[in-house]
Amino acid sequence: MSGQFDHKAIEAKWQDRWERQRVAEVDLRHGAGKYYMLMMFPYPSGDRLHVGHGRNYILGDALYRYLRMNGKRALNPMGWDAFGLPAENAAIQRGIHPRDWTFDNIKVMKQQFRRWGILFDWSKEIASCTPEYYRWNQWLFLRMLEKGLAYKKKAPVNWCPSCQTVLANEQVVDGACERCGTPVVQRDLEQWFFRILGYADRLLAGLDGLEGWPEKVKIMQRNWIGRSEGAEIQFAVPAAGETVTVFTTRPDTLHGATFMVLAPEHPLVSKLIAGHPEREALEAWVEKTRNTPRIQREGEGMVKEGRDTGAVAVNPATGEEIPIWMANYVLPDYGTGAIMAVPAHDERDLAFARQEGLPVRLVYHPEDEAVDPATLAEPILGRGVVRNAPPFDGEPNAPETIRKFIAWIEEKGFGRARVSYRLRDWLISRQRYWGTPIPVIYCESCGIVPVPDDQLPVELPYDVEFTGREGNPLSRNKQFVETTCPKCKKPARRETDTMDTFMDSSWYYLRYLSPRDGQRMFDPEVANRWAPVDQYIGGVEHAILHLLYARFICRVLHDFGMVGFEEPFANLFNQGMITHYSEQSGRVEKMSKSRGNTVSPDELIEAMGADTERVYTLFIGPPEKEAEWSEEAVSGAYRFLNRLWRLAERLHEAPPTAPSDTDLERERHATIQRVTHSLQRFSFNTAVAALMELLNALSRAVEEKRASRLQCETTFDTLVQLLHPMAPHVTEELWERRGYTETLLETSWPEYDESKLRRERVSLVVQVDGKLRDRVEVDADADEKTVRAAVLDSPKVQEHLAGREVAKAVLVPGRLINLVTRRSA
RNA sequence: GCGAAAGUGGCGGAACUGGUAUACGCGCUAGACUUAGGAUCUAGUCCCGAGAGAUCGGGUUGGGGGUUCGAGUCCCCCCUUUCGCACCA
Repeated sequence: MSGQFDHKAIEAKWQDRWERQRVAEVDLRHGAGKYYMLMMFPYPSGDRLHVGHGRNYILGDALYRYLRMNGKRALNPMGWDAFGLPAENAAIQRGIHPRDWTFDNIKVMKQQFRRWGILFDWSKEIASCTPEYYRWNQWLFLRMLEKGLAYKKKAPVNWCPSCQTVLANEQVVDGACERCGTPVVQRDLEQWFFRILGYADRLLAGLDGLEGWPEKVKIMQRNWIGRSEGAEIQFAVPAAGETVTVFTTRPDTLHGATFMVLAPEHPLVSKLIAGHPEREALEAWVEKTRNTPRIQREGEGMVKEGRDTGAVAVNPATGEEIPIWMANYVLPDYGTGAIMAVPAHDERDLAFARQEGLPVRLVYHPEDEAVDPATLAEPILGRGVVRNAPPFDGEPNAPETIRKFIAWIEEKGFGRARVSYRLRDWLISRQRYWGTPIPVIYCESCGIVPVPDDQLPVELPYDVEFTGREGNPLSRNKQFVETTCPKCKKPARRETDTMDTFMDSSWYYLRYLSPRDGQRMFDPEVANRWAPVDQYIGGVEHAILHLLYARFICRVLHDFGMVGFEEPFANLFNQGMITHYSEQSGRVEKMSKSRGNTVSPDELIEAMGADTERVYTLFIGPPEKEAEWSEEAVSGAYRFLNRLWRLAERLHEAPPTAPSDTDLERERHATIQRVTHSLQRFSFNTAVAALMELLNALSRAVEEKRASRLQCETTFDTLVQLLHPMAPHVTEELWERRGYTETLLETSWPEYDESKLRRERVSLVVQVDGKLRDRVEVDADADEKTVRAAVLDSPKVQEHLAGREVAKAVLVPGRLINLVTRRSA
């Protein structure tokens, strides 16, 4: 065991000290100035792999320690996103109560964080499954209900007829129940929604100001919101005495609408097919299509299928009667659930028209080519000029024409301009036990009655039965369900739906700031001082749902006057996954138990220490990219730390005086600069590389006795300081052994001196016609004349200039000179 | 299909605003110390060619073209991979 440091003893010592002294604890009431707040809200899954290799926590901790050493007031809180489906599954499968399961897991995960040496401010710890937390979910829900931001409507859910329960999308595998294999059907249930659509434009506009967010995430959110401008147009259905409204982004193609297609869910469908001779067959088809799970219906490679309703509508532009069809490719909850089909100018409509033998009519005609609508193979998109649409004949296929058409449609009273979104309102109801109970009561005489604020929280009963069948366990708990109406005091029934856990994670960053406040959700004054969050570190998997919901709730709180900002997270960093080779598949994949390609952090920490794991995790590659774990490569980090440790014991070998310390001193300053810049750019891998280089240079200096002992010691101390965010345990130990009494975390980040970075003489690269030919030693600030003179003396340059003369010279001071030649006259 | 990112040694990767491509690490090779080592240390390691040798010449950042004194970096075309969305009218 020679030459290796005792990482276990050192880790135990410092982890204990950090915990005892509660070094991460922050007083939130304190002072003014710039604050930094980092964020984490992991789901305690009981599967260690959920903590994974802790790349995000290690990144966060390194950043936190760096900020602390820079004298920044930083808060690094930790809480638990504790509600969720896996806890309930564990209860069903293993008979453990979700609450016990969750708190057991939290204990294990806390232990893991300790082993990594991560400093969290545990005085701010929260868990979303506690009544102290979720009562504010309920409180906010009631405020949103008052403002009409929460509402109830029917919506389809995945229903397993055998288990008699609602399934989440993940529980539906190939259209069947994950547990019993029974085909899943769609069922309409009354569900609670948040009106996020009303905020769509603000959420969209806000993205432009989020400079600290990855472009990728912003694009994903923009696509998810999916705003499109167009028009809604009314088509009369004379036989039924009704009108059908369609939404289209291409109202300019109205003249080419040769049929209409309704979603099978469209409210008019049953009326339209009522008189049809094959009514029963049509109804069966509608039923079948509606029961296809949404994931499947919208899934890849879905074949278009449709039926003629037999009814007709009138195209308002042409006055022609066009058939009304219904088809699976029209979605019930986008636009109006009905479209005008323009096969000549829409790929999907053309495919359907060809399949069903429906007519095609062109609005836009390509100018230099004759097109026969009967044989048109591809829709005409973005080209051609209008023909056969009298008011606009000759107009080009361009946005300007669309605007003219909309104005015309409005003038004629056919319809009006409209914006449509891909985003749907946020469905927050879950028919499950392990979540925040939705605080409303159903009364036979008063209807839906909100639970009064003074009766909050509506607590989740502990005593429930988990069968995995017959719906929500909550609804079978009589004590919970049976209550009295707050208004009329008559017997009433509680809502048994619970809230989506994204509600919990939409405002937890504010609760960190008032974790024990029993009077209010959070303290607005503290919130406005500490929030928005300065740096959020998390995986891309939250790019749309969580991060969009949190932005929405932040705006709601803003509109309620509770916070002064609309964006909750100023800077967002997405770390990449850690992957590993899997024996099972023979490929490199994301680590997971089922793939059998996991590497246990505990084993590694046992063998080589937490600092090794941390340094390797940071060194493995750019943190935003995914990285493949390599057992072999870890030893590089281990060797590095051991070499550092041994160097401490050899520092005294450096001579008391040396001819010149400038080289080592320059390296020291250069490294401070490089590491500082690297950390600011989240480039931890290059920071570690720079520190390895400094260690190499220092080892050599000591070995060869090229620098004074004082300079070597100073350099060593700087190295240890700069390395502290990455390898906190060893560095604290080395620092203490160097005789310092204040801890590294209390020291201030080393500063570099610009003037110390400069060299007097530099080795200048000499190029002839852009090719490297030689190097010359010159004064750093030498002018072109001097350099040119020095360069022309070089035999190598002479050789390459043979028969040529210098036409021009380009000097980049301190770096290179390029001689451009031409043939001698 | 649409959108985005990325292609650099045997491998992970470095190169901030165009200026010595391959830093740092892994692996590999040789040697040292060892009873032994998968411990540690030293030297070497992009490719091709010449040379006993230090060295010298040529080539190289997915492919092709362009701008520039100079391109991994900027512009255009193509190829490949990964990710996101995917009948959103």
